[in-house]
Amino acid sequence: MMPNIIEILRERGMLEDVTSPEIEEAAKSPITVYAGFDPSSDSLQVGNFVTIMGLSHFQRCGHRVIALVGGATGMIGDPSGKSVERQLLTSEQVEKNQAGIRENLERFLDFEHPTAAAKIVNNHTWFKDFTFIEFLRDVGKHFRMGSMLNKDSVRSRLDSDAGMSFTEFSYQLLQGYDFLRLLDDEGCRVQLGGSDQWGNITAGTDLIHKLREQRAFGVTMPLICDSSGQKFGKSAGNAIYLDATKTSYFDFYQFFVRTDDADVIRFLKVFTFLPLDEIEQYAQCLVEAPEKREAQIRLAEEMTRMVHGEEGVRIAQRSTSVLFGEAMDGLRADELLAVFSDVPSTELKRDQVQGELVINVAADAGLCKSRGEARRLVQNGGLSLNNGRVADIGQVVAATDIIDGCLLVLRSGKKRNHIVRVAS
RNA sequence: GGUAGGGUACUCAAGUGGUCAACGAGGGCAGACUGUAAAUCUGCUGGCUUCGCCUUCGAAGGUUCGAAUCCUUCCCCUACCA
Repeated sequence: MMPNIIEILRERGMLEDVTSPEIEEAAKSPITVYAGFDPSSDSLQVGNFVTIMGLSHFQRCGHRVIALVGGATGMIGDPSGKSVERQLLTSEQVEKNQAGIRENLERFLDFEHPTAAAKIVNNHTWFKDFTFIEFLRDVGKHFRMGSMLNKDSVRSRLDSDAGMSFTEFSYQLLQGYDFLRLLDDEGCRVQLGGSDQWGNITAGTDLIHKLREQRAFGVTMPLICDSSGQKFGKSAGNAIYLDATKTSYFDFYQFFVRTDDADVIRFLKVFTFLPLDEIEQYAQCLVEAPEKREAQIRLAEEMTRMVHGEEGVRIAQRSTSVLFGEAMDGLRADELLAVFSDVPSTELKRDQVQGELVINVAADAGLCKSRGEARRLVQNGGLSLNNGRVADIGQVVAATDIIDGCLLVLRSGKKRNHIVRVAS
């Protein structure tokens, strides 16, 4: 007997809604499920994690999963949950991004599974040869204006003064057709998505019902926000990516260490495979000794391990212990480099550093956007050089500041570090 | 095509001839406090060779000693009507 996927999602707080309760029955035997990923960037972000975990749970229950990369739809832009139309991508960008996403997904889904191997498809393969006229005849014909206009994603935009373009309005047809196509090609009967995808998913189930007289299902998961209602997965305005070259092990780990108390238990349920009773123990820790942040640390560890492996965890933790201890003195440049292997660094020439104003070095190295910004940072007491606060905007980098003659560690605030390698 | 309302910094949004690098809010960054938290308080938030200079208020011209503000043309957005 297969584990009940719907029940699992439900008890982990990952189930928002289903299009029909019959799915619970249908999922008692292996079923094929798909979820779409938008190729708007060349790496997935932690914001995509819920969907990945959703698929992964399906696969672990013995179902077959398909990740649909929206090569075609990504060129249109989904209006759901967005207040303004986004910029369109070129086909080259989409193609490049798709390759990156594939790489990300391969770490979470089992593509070698004997009976239920995961699969990646790109909707560009079926849209690229579809002519506009054919599409209107074969697909558009089956959509009714009433139901299209009634979708929340459409309505809210029509009511706003941003309005909506025809292109965006058509988006639901494309996603609806994706589902139909996956049913025909892959026997896929379930679409999984965030709750903002409800309208797009029902567009697909309705289309399938009309054209194939079959029942297909939609499963939506709650959109993950932090407790202050912010969209999840941004830090300092930057998205947290799964790709280590875009977001370092250290930053990735730290992002989760800083999870709010109010969110951490929910995140453990949604983002990890830890058994619920174990998570319950962390909830207990949180009540008794919140300052230990055991739940946050476990979350950070689990996440980093899943995405970057043991090596990633090790590097992140080592950097953490140096950064949040004061042990920088007495470390040699090569040791520091190892610890900070992960921290952004810039190489500058010696004469750009030695004898220069610290604020200029901070700006040149890219820690601050401009000299003015660096100056303001110092005036606020927020810039440090090798773990010591820069107190005066006139401070100059002395030869003795350059560790082993080749390295500086600059920090903005408590968290943002930057290495300056000094070339001779 | 007609009519009306718009385009100001990251976003929203004031400003309708000088005191405007441009009120305010949000966001962001930083400081104090703390648990690398929340809440709270404080500072900063166009650039620079920073007691000064330079570039910005959809675009280009023009009027003026002086324009984000007035005039002309153009571009774009939104709504209603057709």
